[in-house]
This record gives sequence, C-alpha cells and structure tokens, in this order.
Amino acid sequence: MWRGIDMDDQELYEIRLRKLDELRQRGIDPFGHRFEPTAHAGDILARAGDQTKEELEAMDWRVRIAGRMMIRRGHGKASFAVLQDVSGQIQIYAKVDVLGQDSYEVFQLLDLGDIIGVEGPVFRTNRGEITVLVERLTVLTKSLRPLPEKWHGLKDVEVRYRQRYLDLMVNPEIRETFIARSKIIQAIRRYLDDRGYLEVETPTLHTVASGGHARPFVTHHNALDMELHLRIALELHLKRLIVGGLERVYEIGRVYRNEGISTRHNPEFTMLELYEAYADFHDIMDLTEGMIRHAAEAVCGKLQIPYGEWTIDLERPFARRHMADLVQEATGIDFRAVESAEEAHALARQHGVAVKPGMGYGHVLNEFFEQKVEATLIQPTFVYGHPVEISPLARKNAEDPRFTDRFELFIVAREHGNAFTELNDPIDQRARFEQQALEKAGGNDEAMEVDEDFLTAIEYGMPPTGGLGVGVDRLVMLLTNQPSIRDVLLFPLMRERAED
RNA sequence: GAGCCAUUAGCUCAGUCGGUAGAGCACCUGACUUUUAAUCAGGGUGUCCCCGGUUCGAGUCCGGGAUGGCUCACCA
Repeated sequence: MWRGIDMDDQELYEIRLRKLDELRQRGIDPFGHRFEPTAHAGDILARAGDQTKEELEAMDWRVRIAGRMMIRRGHGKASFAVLQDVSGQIQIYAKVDVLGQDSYEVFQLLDLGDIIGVEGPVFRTNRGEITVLVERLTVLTKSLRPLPEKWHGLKDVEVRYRQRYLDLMVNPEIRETFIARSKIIQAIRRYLDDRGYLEVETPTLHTVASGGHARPFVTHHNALDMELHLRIALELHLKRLIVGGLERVYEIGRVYRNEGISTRHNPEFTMLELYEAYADFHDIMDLTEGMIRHAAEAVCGKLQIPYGEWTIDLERPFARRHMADLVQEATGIDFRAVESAEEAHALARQHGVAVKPGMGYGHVLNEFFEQKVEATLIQPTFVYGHPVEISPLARKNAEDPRFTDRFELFIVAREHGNAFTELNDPIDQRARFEQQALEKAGGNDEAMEVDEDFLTAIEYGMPPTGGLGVGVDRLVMLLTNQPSIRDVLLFPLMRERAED
C-alpha cells in the first residue's frame, strides 16, 4: 500500500507527536470539535479591500475564521501566519499581550498544516495587508505530517495524483479546474432541464455490456451467482425509457472500459447521454452546439477559448461536413463512387492507409478519415454520414444506405460527441447486432453484443429519436485547457504501489 | 504492449572525470511585538527507487526490475 511521504524517516512525524502530547498536557484537544466560522478569507479580503487602516479600525469588525495554517513568520512575542480556507488565504496576527501567555505558547506549538479557528477584529497592517488579529485561538486539528514546500508547491505528478488532497492544499490553481468541472456539469444540467429533459439513473451493472465498442470489466454477483459487466455506455437503457414514453431523457454517469490508459483515456470516465423523441441528428447538432456554448460561457465567460497552442472559436457556427467529402478533400478520392471493398483496399494501399484484411468498405473509409482527416479538425466540426458498418445503432441514410444519419463532433482533433438518428427498426437492429456478432467471432473484441432485451423493447415501438453521447471529461479538458484527462479527474486510476 | 525520459533530504532541486552527497524551503535550538519567499546566529535530518554486475572504490558505468511522465499501439 502507498503510505505517502515521510514514513521511512519518522523524525518529523515524531516531533509533531511530541507537540500533540504537549497540547494534551495543556488540556487542549488536538482533534477538536464543532466550530462556526462567520466568514471566509476571500469574503474578508473582498469586503475590507477598499477600507483604510483607520476606517477598518473604526468599524471594529470582528470575524471568526477557520483554516489550515500554511505559513508562519514568528517575531518573538508576536507572530504572523497565513490561514487557508476554501476561499483562499488570509493573514492572521497573534501577539502575547492580546492572546495571553498560555494561548500564545499554544500558538507557538502549532505546525504548518494544523487546522485552527481564530476570532478577532480585522485590521490593516502598516504594510497594508488585511489581517485578523487573534484574540481567541481554537486548535481544531493537529497535522502529523509535514506540508510540501510553500514556494514551489508540489510538482511530483505521481504524488499529486495519488495524494490529490496535497495537490489541492498547496496548488491553488488545481482547485479552479475542479470548480470549473463542477460548473460545466451544472451548466449542462441547467441547459437540458430548461428544455424539458428528465435526468434519470440507469443500472451500471449489466448482464450484457452493449451500446458501445469496448471491452467491459467483468464482475460477479454472489447471491444470484451471475456474471455481470460494468456498463460501457448508457445508450440502451435510455432508449428503453424513450420506448416507455419519457420523450426527453439524459444521464450523466460513470462508464467503465477495460482498456489502455493515456492522456485521453481513463478506465472509468463520465459520459453524458441524451435522447429526444421525434428529433433527428440535425436537431441534435443544434442542441450540442448550444449546450457546449452554454457550458463555455458559464465557465470561461467567453467563446474564444485557448487550448494548448490554439484558440478555439465556439461562437462561429460549427462546421458540418460529410465524412466522404472530408476524405475527398484530403485525398482526392470520391468514396461515394467506390463500388467494393476490394476497390477500397486497393486505394488504401495506394495512399498508405493502414487497414486490416477483411475490412469492409465502411471500415476502410473510416480508416481514411481517421488517418488522413481527423488530425486536421481543430476548430469545431460536425463530421456526419458515418458508414453503416461502424454504426450499428444508427439509422441508415435515406438516400445512400451505405451511410448513416450519424455525426461526431471534433474539436482540437478529438472526438467531443457522438450522435445519431437512432435506429428504431427492430428488424434492421437485429441484423446489425448479428453483423456485430460476426465481427466479434472474427476477432474484433470490441464488436457489440446482441442485447435481446433491448430488441424486445424496440419491438414495442421506439419513436424516431435523436441521441447524443459526450465524454464529459474531454469537454472539461477542452474548457479548462488541460492537456491530460488525469488533470480533470480528482483521482485518476494509478497502478497499485508494491509493498516494500 | 513498444520506444524515449525521469526517480538524490519532508518539498523543490544541484551533484563535474567513478573517489564515499549538497543548496533553498521545511524542521530543530536561540534572538526578535506590524512581518510577508520576514530577518539574524547555530544545527544536515539521506535505503541517492530496488536487485545484481564491473571496479580498489558506484548517486555516477552495465544488466534486470518497480513506479511515473510523454509518444505510439490499443481504444470510436
């Protein structure tokens, strides 16, 4: 088990234990009780910001604050310290002739990292710093381990991920990212709630993990002696609710995919899926565009946002391009005129596009798209018209049944959404599942499973429906300008530390 | 899964040609009643990631391993 910093060398730990004993001997509980702050550091700084030293003095404004002691500057019979709470940091000033000899000695026993409560008037020092004078000191929690360094903070990414609380404690900008994450999800909820969507929760334990292309995690229910899969998508349960007549539903929930880890992949991640009866994928494009703008405004306050080396313009209408057109622009090949898989494979050889033997027309087109086009899609682009072979849950296009009424949204060359006019023909759906089963038998681990229960549901009749899936973590990465998914997950999955 | 890189004090880092480990902060002792990366005097607190090998001698060179990062593969 990972036991964090400072276990091999116990000296700093033992020094703090001695101070803990000293507190107890003085009748002070080092792990204190309820405390009721009257203000946060940020509020005090905001309110006192305009007041002069004299005005503050005249106000006789008393506050009670609680927080972690991050910095201390002792001056003998007086001390400055910095207290940090959720809103930020504020300086406090303790001196013996205000606090009394006993309490001042207790103050001097404190370590960086201890959590204390402080009560007294707000004043401004000669150097202009808003400060709380400590008239009463309450020890709330003794900290037994040393804090990372005050000036350089905590940089070791491994410790930052494994011990995120330390990261949050000493790297204040990290907190901003997670506040932004919360705001983004809040904005999505508000956007959908305002449009008559119902938020629902569906099972994460599935007998068949379907609705997406991914290997599942497998687990077991003892009482029922039943193999279960953690869900890889929300799709099929939400569509059952459309069958049931709920008309507009969404879920924001965790899905699990038993796959590799990268800067864009974590085995568990948060997915938004929504379904709207009587809509099609054009409606869903409009909805997606509006929703992302709404979230961006909520968290960035503007629609031209930085991401890495780029500035992404979310204000201009998102481009809407057919996959075959994009491939034609990039390579000169008109895939609509390609007649057979053999012809497609020949073109792949000519153009240096890697394909696997046995791939059909649609798979090859998709490889052309992924290898020749995807990396160029920096500004928001809806790519639509995916081949039917790679889209087993999407409705076929009425004019050209090789394609589907499906789109993916690309921004910064990454997929930020996947949507389609849902396939609601149960006979076609069964055929598509069977095609997937063939692919699976042929060695494609990620091909979709047949879900009989879902087929039964849509045999009762699912209205024409538009649906969307969005990887929330990637959207948060985009809107917070973070290069790695681990920087938008509080606790990314890490390999277990070996016992030493 | 493959390649490249990293791992030295609690934290952030330096460490030359292979000669027995060092700075700042933190910490400890002392001084200091408006400081603010407080200051001043003194103190180094270490499994140099682990295991082997080469060598008179390894933080340093070689091999293997662990963990992490990046890239690729995988993955819609």
